[in-house]
Amino acid sequence: MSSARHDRQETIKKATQLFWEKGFHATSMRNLQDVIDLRPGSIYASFGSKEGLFKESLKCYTNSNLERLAKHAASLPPLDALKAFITESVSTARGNSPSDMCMLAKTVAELTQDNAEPLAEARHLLKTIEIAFTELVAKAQQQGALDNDKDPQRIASFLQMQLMGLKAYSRATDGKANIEALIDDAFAGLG
Amino acid sequence: MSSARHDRQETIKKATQLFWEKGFHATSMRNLQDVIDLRPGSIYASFGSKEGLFKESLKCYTNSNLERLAKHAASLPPLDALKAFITESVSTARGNSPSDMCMLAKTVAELTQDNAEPLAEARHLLKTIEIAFTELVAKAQQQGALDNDKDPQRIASFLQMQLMGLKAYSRATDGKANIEALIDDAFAGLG
DNA sequence: ACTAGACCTGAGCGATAGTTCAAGCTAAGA
DNA sequence: TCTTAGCTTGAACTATCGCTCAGGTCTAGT
Repeated sequence: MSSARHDRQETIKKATQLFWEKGFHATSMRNLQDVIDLRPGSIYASFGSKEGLFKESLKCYTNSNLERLAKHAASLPPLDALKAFITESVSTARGNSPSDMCMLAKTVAELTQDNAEPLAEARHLLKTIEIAFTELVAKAQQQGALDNDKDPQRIASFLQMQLMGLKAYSRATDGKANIEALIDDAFAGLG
Repeated sequence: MSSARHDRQETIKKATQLFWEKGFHATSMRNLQDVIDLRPGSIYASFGSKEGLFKESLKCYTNSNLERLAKHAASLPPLDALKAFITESVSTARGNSPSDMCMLAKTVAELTQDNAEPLAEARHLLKTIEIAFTELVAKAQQQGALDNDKDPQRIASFLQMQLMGLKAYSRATDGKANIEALIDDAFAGLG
């Protein structure tokens, strides 16, 4: 078993690039067939539906983000790791990513209850990332790098909100804005 | 001339509700025909294309936002007007709007160069709103309610970014988050 | 080398997308 | 009252949508 002639993870990665760029509705199965070089029968055997493949793409996107965050956290103090992650997500990725937007935020913005499953999945994955933020914030507080009297969960949700705003603003201004200054302003409130 | 049997503004308003809720791609011309009660021929005679009607909807959405902002600015000090506008946009509107998202941010997130015209229009209209923010910030500085040494343009873009982030986060958490606390945190940095 | 079974292909399904247009209808001017 | 210009209608066009399935292809086990 599992004698698939294609690499499932590689397939999902390619699909992720396309979904991330064009969004769920604007990406057609024909587009996907071309990019992942697989005919409809194979795709439906592996993933069940367009929604199924899309949900796998959301997970793939989230995992690679969590890995990036963990990488920074391994070599930097928690607060610096967070800022490095956010800077990388917003500023460095400009033009080198399929979209300036966060794929999860883009999905939550695009989908309605007509696609309840991927919408719920995207919301859940955003929460996953926020929990990772919370852990780093709590660690920063333990190390005295951050005020101890604020709820780490509240700070993490604030950071998540900033990240969504920064990426959306970045996309809205299409490179014409000083994003680095905005990131500094966003972190200024934390002390 | 202009003996149209339908009220153009009323038509655009209805289309705006639908586009705002479902986004550009997920809204079909059939959906629009039902909601605005007009057959395809009339719609195409009036607006040229789906993109044309969508662009009018974006303008309609923007105008009603600018009017709301002006209303607050008429009865409140500039800084309070800004906070009242943002609170109303994010918090009060929850569940009473077609979508928790900002329609312009949603559009910028969804569209690519495949729909260059409405994408450019949405970006331009966001800039329009930001300019209105800038004017209020400058007024607040003149009245001494805000630090004078910061660039009002920079503060306005920060506010725009916050607003996009707050709405996106609001939609992502679907009412489970304490948005009011986040709004307070967002304004805390301004002093 | 042969068989068995999982994998993959691609033509094509019904549905629906955005759009067009010939014909009907309606209201204002003479 | 009749004309006329323009608004409205809705059937229908082509293209494409997500998806299915019968049949061919490949690989692993014997």
